[in-house]
Amino acid sequence: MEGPEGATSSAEGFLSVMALNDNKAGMEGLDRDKINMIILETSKGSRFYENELKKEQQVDQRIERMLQQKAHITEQQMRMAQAQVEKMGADLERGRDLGRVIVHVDMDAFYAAVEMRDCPELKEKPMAVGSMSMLSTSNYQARRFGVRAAMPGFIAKKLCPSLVIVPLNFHKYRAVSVKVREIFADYDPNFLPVSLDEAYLDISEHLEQRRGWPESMRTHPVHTESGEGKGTESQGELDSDGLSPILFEDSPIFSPRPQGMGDIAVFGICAEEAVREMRFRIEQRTTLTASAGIAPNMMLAKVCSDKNKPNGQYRIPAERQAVMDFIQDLPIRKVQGIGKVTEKMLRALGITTCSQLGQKGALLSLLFSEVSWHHFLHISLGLGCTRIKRDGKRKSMSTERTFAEISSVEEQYDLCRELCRDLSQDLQKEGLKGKTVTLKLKNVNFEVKTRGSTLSSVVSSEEEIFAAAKDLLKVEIDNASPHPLRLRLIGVQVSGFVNSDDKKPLQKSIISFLHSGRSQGAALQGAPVPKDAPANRVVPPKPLQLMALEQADASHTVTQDPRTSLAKQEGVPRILSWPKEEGQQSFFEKARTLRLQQQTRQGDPQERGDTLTSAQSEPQPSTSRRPEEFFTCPVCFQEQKSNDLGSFNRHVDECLSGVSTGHCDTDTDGSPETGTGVGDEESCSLDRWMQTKAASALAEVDARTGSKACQKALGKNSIKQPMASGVHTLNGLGLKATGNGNIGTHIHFPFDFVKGNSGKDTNERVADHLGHIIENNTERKAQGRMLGSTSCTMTCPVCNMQQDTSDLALFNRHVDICLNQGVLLEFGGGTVSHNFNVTSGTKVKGKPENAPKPSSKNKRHMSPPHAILRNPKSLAPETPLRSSSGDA
DNA sequence: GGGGGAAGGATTC
DNA sequence: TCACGGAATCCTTCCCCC
Repeated sequence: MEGPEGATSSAEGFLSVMALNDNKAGMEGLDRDKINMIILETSKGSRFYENELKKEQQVDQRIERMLQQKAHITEQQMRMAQAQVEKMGADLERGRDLGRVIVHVDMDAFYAAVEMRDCPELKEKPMAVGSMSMLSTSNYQARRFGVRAAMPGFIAKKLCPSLVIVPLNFHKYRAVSVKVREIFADYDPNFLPVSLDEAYLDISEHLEQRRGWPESMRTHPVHTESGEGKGTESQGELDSDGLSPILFEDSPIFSPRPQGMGDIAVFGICAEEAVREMRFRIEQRTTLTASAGIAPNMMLAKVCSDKNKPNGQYRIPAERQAVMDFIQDLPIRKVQGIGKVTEKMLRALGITTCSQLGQKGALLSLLFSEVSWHHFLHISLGLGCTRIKRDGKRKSMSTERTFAEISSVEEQYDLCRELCRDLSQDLQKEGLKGKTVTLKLKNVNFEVKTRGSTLSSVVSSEEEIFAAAKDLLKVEIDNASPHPLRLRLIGVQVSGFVNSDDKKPLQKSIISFLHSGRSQGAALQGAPVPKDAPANRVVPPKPLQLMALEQADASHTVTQDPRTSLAKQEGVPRILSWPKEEGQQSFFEKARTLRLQQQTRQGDPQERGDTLTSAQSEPQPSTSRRPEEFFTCPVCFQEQKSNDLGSFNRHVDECLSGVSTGHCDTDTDGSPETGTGVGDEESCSLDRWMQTKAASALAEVDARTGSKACQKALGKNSIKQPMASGVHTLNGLGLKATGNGNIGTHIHFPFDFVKGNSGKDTNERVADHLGHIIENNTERKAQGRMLGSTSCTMTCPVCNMQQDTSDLALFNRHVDICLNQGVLLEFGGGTVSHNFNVTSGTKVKGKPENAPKPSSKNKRHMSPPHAILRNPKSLAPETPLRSSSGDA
């Protein structure tokens, strides 16, 4: 097959994607066959080469599919598509804007030029900037050997043994860039920098003003070799002698010298003169040359700047015909956004020039996505952005590192942490926090995987990022087990930044949550706040336990490739084990930190983000309450009529500590040892945690409906498992108020319960409370009403009934129904029956009619009970994960 | 069918 | 002699959920 690039014709079987890309200034007329042969000899057999081969085969398959699709296109479809494309073309034509003067300026061989300027002897030699691994750019002498950017140094050395490779020095390039940008700003204060050496400018306004300028304002002193004529522009700026580094004395286009070459240079008022002046000033100030393109839009300007490179410029007049003439034979690869893959696909359709993109517009509209063919249509008409938008909002920040193979788990974690540290510092420098952490891994075969985790609150600290990244890494390590992960790159990215205005956690603080319970709870539940509710009686919108379920899900769900996700295969969890991490904050340390944050926020209504009245938002004195207040103990759920908050807190403490001593009418016979087993500091798997959450939900419902079983607690078994991060802590406490309209259980928490003066902080209390509820379930277990255990017994964690099915989908459905059933009954003030069993011998499709339909959010968050029941063995999916090298 | 999230790909410098 | 980057963005595809 004739490859898309001529080189493949002689180097049979050589990868087109690996062949020399000579789409760069200074690389015309090279002996591509010879160069490609050298590249092939150097690369063949390497892992990199093998991976490239795989990638190319994928592209070929993609093309094959596309051609098959093309073969099935009917004439009718083509006619319709043609009409559509023509209509759109006409619309675009009507909107064509030729009124702007857009300039794209690109420094010539920037890094190399800076190095040559600073080390003149390099001017005579082929040189490149970078390392033996990778080159960033090369000078024009090196380009004649086929040495170019993005080529590994060792291959470049094969092509040009005398090549001098200079290491990168960004500090220097940045300094030069600053000077150049100062000049850009004189022509367009809102110019758009693309990189250190490139920018787009809209000089329309400048030209307007320039028309009225006297010649003196367009006159610049010329710096000569002896330094004469050095004006303010260049004073102290030049680092070496001479007008120019003479990098491009054989430049095909010699820029017309400005008038009056001598001590001064005078420039005219037109666009070309203005741009020539700009380039002149750049050269004067930095002794480096720039090339520029002038056109009515950014797309064309970019192409133009390459037209007369180096040290040249090119302008397309602002006339439709001139634009169309320029586009006519322009190779598609010259256009920004069309890379080697797109080029190859289009070539397979017989498209190599921009005008052909227009001629085959109908076909393209049938084979490519809307975004793509719209883009192609724009190109074919020579259209592009005419307004330069400087929208500098960063969307992600990442750091990655390539290294010699690392197979040791410890080293991998260490490196991961190091990257998180670096990233955290960078994020904090820019004051950014994001909620999505993505881990990137490249194995020794150059296969790339990315795995992401979206948290429910934004993160920026090393610990927070690492907590998420480590979990993601652990999954991959576990998946590869018993074989080691053989990595050559690890990267960490944070994205999903929030605006500076709402950088606060996505979830509410416990204080605001409790405050808002009264005002928001009703709205969330779709039910009015009881009229007789005391002013400060807080009615959370839903039970903490169920929110804990949601939160645990939201924060711990580690997403897998949906295409390989085993979630679609029944019985497979998408949850992770939860390793204890050395040096990480304990649950209660995190909780204490959280409390401090909450207390800080307390006085700030903005931070609370709720709709409290000013009276409600007033922080309540911690040791007193109004006479009409009464509290309900969150442990025994009995109203306490004490006037004294201290007494109330003592009651709660007693309730909490007395659960094993008969306080709160509890039974003391339960066995802590057979409980949920979360009291130790050992690693705690997430599914186990989920179980405790599910158990909490159950216990809570029971508590409200007066079940005696719920009055049981086992003092030692409170929740004390380590948390992986602050996010987990927050979520573990389930403190997010979400819009679940299903839940109506009321837990009465006086403000001072959370502020506490009984020696426990808020989170300890709540955690203890949850632990208490969990423990209640332990007793159930002891009573023979078996709760689903880690052994994946098919016992509903809500109703505790053994489900007589092995169908996990069915079983999960049951759990959903069960959860909602309880909620519904509770909401209606009835009692909960745990006796229905939708799975016993009867396959029930869908939910019962009386079951409330969960909102999408709720439904998603309801998933943990499903996860609980899936086979822990399946934690390591057997299905291979998709990699970029592609087995999708 | 559409929206949104996740993972991977393409592209650029 | 061994040896193929780092960062950012947008697009595509797939899946889940409504």
